[in-house]
Amino acid sequence: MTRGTGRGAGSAAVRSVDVARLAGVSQKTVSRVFNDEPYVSADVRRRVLDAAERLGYRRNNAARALASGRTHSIGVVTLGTALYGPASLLMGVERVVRDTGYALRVVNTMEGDPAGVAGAMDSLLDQGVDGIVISEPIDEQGHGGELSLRLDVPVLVIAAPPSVTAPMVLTAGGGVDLMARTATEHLLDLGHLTVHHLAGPQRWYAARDRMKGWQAALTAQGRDIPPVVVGDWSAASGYEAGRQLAEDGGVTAVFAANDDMAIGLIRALTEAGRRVPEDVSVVGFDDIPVAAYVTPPLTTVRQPFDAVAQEGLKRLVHAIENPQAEPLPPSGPTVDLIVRASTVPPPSSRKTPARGRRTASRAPTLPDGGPSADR
Amino acid sequence: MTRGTGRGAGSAAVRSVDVARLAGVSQKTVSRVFNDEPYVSADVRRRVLDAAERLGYRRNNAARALASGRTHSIGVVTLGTALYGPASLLMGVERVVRDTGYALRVVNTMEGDPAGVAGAMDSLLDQGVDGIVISEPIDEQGHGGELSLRLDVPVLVIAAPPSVTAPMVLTAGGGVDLMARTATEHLLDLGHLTVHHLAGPQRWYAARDRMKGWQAALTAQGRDIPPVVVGDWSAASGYEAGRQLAEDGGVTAVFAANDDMAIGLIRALTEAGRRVPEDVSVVGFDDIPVAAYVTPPLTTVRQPFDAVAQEGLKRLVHAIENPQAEPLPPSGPTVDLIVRASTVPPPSSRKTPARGRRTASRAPTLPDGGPSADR
DNA sequence: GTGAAAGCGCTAACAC
DNA sequence: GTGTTAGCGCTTTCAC
Repeated sequence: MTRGTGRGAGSAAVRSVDVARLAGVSQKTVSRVFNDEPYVSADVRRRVLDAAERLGYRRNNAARALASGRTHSIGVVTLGTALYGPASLLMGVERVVRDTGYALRVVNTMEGDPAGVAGAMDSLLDQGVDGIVISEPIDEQGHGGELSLRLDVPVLVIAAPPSVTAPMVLTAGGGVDLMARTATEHLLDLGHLTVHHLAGPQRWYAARDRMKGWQAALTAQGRDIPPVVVGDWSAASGYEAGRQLAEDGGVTAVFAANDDMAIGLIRALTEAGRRVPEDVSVVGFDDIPVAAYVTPPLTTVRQPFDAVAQEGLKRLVHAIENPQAEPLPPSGPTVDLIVRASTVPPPSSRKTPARGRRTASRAPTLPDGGPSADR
Repeated sequence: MTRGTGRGAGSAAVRSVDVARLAGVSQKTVSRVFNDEPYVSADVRRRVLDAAERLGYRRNNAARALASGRTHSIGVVTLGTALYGPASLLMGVERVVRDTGYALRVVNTMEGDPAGVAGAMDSLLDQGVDGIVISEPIDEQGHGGELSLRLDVPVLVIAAPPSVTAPMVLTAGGGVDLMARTATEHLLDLGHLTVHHLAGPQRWYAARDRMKGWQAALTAQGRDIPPVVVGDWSAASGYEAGRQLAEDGGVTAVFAANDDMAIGLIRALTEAGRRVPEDVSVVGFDDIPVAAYVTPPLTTVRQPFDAVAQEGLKRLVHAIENPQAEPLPPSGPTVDLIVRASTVPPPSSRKTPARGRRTASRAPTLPDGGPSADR
């Protein structure tokens, strides 16, 4: 009836004793074979395997976990959303976890969920996991940082500050600010005097990191830092932002914190009569699948989700299996800027054939980032 | 060091006996309290809860599963992809599963994975789950249909034929063909003589269902069935298809099997000098978040992922907890066509200065479904 | 190399 | 209403 993990007496499930009996060995030997322990003769091993095969034996994980204290599973806490970034990262994690031989337990949090991350981790601990991956892109409301939950398994925090207390805390997926900086510099290198920023919701680490990188790029070159427009990752919010930015004739380049917003932004700009890229250059972030096919094809930054997941998990599993050992060192971030058609030099530098020269139709260049034309 | 599910002797983990001792009751009573069993006096219940709280007690799930034969978890087999459809469905499932009080175990399959769905289910069975959700949008290579794996837990198959053998097999998420049919009829109703179809990869059920719906709509009205162009869901493949279709002057309406392909298609059409929607109307499928913000805003069909997940899981949990009972009946599909600006009557019926007259390329009216209608 | 005994922490059945 | 007694199917420890 029900699957045979037991259920009282008279269960139909095949147990290791059954295999042992058929193979003519002790139950312990069966256990040895299935755990790849040494000291089992080749002959015995094959007899056991045959018997198991014939009986359709499969180990009972509950019993294993009970006896050993290890579940061979890893839990992941993630935000329940189909947004490209988080979803891609989760896929990466799932793929990799399976390769490591661990099972995956997923718990979603939801924006506005009162229990939130702490609740999710609690439920994971409840289920019993050997390690936890926190891929939670947003801050808890009202949290200063530290999660108060006391953990006793290693934790891998992806793309966020390591705000937990655990026997071992690893991080992965940093370097987002560097990517944002590169995107901004690309615009600056094209000759734009400054770059506007359409940011993501500030509760998201990713949004803040991207903003930081943008600022850093501008600051490093002594440029103006124009006011930030904040969106909510959606194309709709990008569209709204675009209507605002279109009114400011001084805007020649925008770095949007994700591709969806960039697409909405471009639409609003176009509707307002500001051509992209001729009048305004736009850079996105993520490189979503359609990015190359919208009009104009979007220049954007690709995030290395799989690489981050792979490296992080490798280090987490290492920590699980070698509790005493030094954690494996992280590797540096890589930046992957994809230049397409949505970015070109600013109108001013394209006026006359002499392309480096800026004729300054407006906003004469002031030596060191003086007040600019925009608002 | 390791979490205290017990690890031999000397474990630091709090056990139910410890709670019992502190509360001055028997261990079984603690068990009763935590299982919400009746016949525990309010007074005892509170004492137990207090003691548990003080000790930081948490039930050991491995022991529970071993003793009861139930893991209180549900497994889901899904294709490892960040594609909007599958990812959204998975999110829906996760959300709902958690609400039901079950834990979720996810196993991804990968296109081209030799083990495939059978392997995934096997691993789930190995882990021990009380029920399985198969949200696997594609056929196994070389499989006629039936998966040979013998299951002994109830199964919910989403958006696919019920090709497994299990004590109870439920399905959910049908009606995709109806949605496709509605999309096609929308185009026909606008006056197009026929509708071309940009299909998804034929290994996907969803692709075949959408094609069937398209055919049904055409057949029902006695229209020509033009040759199908097949893509791979990506905007890139839509672009390729668009180049092909652009050469055929007779094409006035295309139903694309998903929004990504529709976007690529529109781009190719536009580049080839065929305006959308003036020359060619395009309908997509999915209603991805950017659909309302591309140019032109895309008419599409929204899939009720959450509703499907919710209803399916409700029925699965019912089947798990009432093995003997009749399965809950499924409810009918709903169709949600979102009409935006990418579809208009064909050129022939707009000969005279109707509204489609293209005066300006910018600031087109956004009929309903424009930015504000997004959600 | 292999086996016997002793739990892991809980739930199930039944007694009181 | 509550306690007692047996396992669930493994891993662990230690003996041989």
